[in-house]
Amino acid sequence: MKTVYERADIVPLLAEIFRELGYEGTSLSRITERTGIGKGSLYHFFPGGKQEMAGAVLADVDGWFEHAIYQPLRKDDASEAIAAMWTNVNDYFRSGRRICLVGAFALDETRERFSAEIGDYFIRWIDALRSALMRAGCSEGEAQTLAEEGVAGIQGALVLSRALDDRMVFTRSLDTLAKRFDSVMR
Amino acid sequence: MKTVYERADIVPLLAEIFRELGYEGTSLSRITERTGIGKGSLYHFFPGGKQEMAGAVLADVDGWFEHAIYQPLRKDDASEAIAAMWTNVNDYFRSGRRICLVGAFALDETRERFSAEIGDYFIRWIDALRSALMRAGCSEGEAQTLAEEGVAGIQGALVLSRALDDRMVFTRSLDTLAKRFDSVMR
DNA sequence: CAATCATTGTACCGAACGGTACAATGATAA
DNA sequence: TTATCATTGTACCGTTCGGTACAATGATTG
Repeated sequence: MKTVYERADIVPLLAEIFRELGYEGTSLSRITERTGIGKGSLYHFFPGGKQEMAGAVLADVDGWFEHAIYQPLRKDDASEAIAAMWTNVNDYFRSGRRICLVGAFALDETRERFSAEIGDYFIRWIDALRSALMRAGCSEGEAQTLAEEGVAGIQGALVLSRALDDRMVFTRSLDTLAKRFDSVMR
Repeated sequence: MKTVYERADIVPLLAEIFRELGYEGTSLSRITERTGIGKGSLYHFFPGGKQEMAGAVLADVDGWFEHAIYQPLRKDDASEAIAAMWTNVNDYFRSGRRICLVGAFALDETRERFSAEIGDYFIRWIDALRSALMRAGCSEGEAQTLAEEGVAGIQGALVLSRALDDRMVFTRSLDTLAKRFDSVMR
């Protein structure tokens, strides 16, 4: 018996493993152990090895945020897009039980491998959020500060809620951030 | 020729390596390579191996924060202690070029090894900060929310400034947080 | 049917991993 | 000076690492 995969099916599985174990902590044997996918398949779809696997995961994550978060922030009604961001982010990160792979990669030397992708992800998030805030009436400076505060606040909430093993901390932090945004936008 | 170390001298060196490489990324060979300390010495001072080394580093970090941040927040003048916190944190994290080891450990499976230490570090930080805020006139609920926001904001600012490779982001984030604290405390 | 070819499982590689054993070293104190 | 003992350098252990080679598999196509 032989299970056949597609590259698109493997990437989300890899994503979850990289999220939990980090780049260095993720070994090929643990990938096989958790997914049942052997080295033959992995190196068939990702000839570049572990680095290409992580790169594919980052691209997949980036694509999701671009579609679900950044584009609405840039194009849709500002206050609706911002409100949708809070709920979508809370769902995506599973109320803090799931971490942000890009943020985690930024913290250790893994950053050196993917500095361009990591920088891009956050720059575009902040830019899109600032765009929405300005359309909602903020000045450019005010919007930039608030956008940075929002994105950093989300990342910090992930760290904190995981450290305290308390998902309420994450949801509560998002709520506090949302209220602050509301108060500035009106 | 033979160099002689003391345990207290080794811990800060280990701290810097764990910070940069993470727990899984830190190998004994890289410790030796960077510090010149051989396995003989390392296992003499830390018979428990890598786990004991990281544990000693966490205890050292915790001790520094307890002395330099938490105790002033609990005992000294509230607004002075909070003001000192911003500057001390900015110095300690070298304007964002240095990361928070405890926060980084919280993000991946390393958390499982040190969940007690990690939880303690953040709980005590938040409690001390809330104590100062209440002495400065905040209600308990307001103080708790603001304390969580402050600690999470610092962690998020570390992630963001490293991701963007921009130390100004860290300093600016701390400044924004400080202003928010000031506005609530008066 | 036969041929093709993407996909997979398995065996294997050298290097690096965390950890152990122990003799050489050298400062200290009797 | 000699004995002691904390400390260190080195050689070595079995295991796991990321990665490669390649034959077996099996669906697709002619």
